[in-house]
Amino acid sequence: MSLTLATWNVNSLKVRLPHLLDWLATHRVDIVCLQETKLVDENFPAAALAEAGYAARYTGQKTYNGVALLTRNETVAAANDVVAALPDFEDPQKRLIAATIGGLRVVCAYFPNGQAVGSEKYDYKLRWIAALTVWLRAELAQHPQLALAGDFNIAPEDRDVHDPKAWAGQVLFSEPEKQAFRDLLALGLVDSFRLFEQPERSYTWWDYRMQAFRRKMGLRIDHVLLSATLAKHCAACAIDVEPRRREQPSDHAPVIATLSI
DNA sequence: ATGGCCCGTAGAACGGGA
Repeated sequence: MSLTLATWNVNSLKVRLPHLLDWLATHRVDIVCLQETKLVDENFPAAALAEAGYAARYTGQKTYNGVALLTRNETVAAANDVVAALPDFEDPQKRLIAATIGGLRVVCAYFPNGQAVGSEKYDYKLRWIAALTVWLRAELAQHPQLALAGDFNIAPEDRDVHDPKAWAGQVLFSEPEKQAFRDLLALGLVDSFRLFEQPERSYTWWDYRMQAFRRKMGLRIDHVLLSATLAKHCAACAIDVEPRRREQPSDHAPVIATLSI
């Protein structure tokens, strides 16, 4: 059977809930990883999503961050063994939620932005990713079928950046960040998007300013990485730019991977 | 040539995003 797994940074689930509900109704994605919900758990729209046929597991905070895992009740098992933070990493920021869905371990992550190379937040970003990498090594040992999906805030290669010369050395595209991404791949993870032929200038984020979307000035910073075992069953991966065309869009587009399992 | 937005918390700007 075919199973779809998506990641989408919604940049406020309160504002984007109508978009998300429309998108779920038309795409019927089985598993959805959300980032930047910006909602405390009491305000999470669990009822509206249940009405739409999705169960939700989530961890959020006021104003910033917040992640969620949605599972389509008709097609996939409920989420079990939920982990709502990185173990062994003291962090008040709600950036990670993981669960087992059927035989699949799904990790939904909102990597820190890093603000500027050399800043305190940049240092935090690298430390956060290092802790994630350590934890994932153990997760992969336990769960051969694992997906790491989310907003990585890293464009891994030149072709993931509209103007790599201008972005060289900048946050989201600095060498230490790209190295951290490669360290994740070295765990045995595969960038599902690059398993397939893709259009030129494929991006997942465009600045709200400067008509960046219309001018195709974006970055590919949202990713679905798959364990080697799972990557063998990946039949497709695509960025859905349609939600970015709507009124009042998120600045990120969703990425959808299709698994034949 | 430069920089032009959006969201949440406010209850006016400002921090943060990327």
